[in-house]
Amino acid sequence: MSTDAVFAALADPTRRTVLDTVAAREGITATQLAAGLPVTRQAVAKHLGVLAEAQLVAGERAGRETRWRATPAPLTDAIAWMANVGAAWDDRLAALRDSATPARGSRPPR
Amino acid sequence: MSTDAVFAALADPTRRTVLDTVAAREGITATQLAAGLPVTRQAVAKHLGVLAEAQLVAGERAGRETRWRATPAPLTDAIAWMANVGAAWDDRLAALRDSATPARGSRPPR
DNA sequence: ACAACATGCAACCAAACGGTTGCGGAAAGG
DNA sequence: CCTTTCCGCAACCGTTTGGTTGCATGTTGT
Repeated sequence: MSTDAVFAALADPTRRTVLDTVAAREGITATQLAAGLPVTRQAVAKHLGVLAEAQLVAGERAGRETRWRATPAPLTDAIAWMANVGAAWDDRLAALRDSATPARGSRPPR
Repeated sequence: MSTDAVFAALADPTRRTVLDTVAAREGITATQLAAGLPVTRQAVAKHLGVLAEAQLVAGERAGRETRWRATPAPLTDAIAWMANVGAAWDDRLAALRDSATPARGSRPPR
């Protein structure tokens, strides 16, 4: 829900790798994830916890192991925020361009 | 250049506000930014430093003050990374859907 | 029943982080 | 010339963070 948690979750590179891997290999376990990473299983478990709190992944216990899957829907908000900053920047740029060349060329907006 | 720095820079909410404001008001100074935030000018200066290192903003000294402007081009890489995760997830979803309903409805891809 | 395996929880630790205060120096304005 | 203003640098501080080790619990297979 909160973009705050999403951005915070994506801040760590290891955590991004975890999310990436979970997205690629649905149903993967923490132990399997840790096998391909230079950190311990517990570290991975913590990362998964953070990602889960940001609702970017979800885990389901199946017997003695926990299967994880990606739920990247909250990324939409983060992308929207970034696009907005870019848009604001483009507006500035457009305004600058428009004021620099008020006439000439294509017709002014509106 | 590195998406690492970009994601790290966007992790802090205050820093995101700073970037947002700089994008909206080109040529703003650190002191002006701090006036609209609940932190000191030095804190803002640090945030601008982090954002500058991620190449999301750039400052230019003009007399005794430093004007800041947004350079949000690196956001593209970050957005691309997110889109990729979402795409991988969609692929999984598509594969799941395809395997679940191999026939019927619209023709299968390829 | 028992050994092997996967997980979760808790404590602990060093480093990074966000923030502050204090100070020194350069530009503007009187 | 002197004061004001804006800046950058450095030191310091409490909290968060990424990581570890150790242990207790539940599950699977023989």
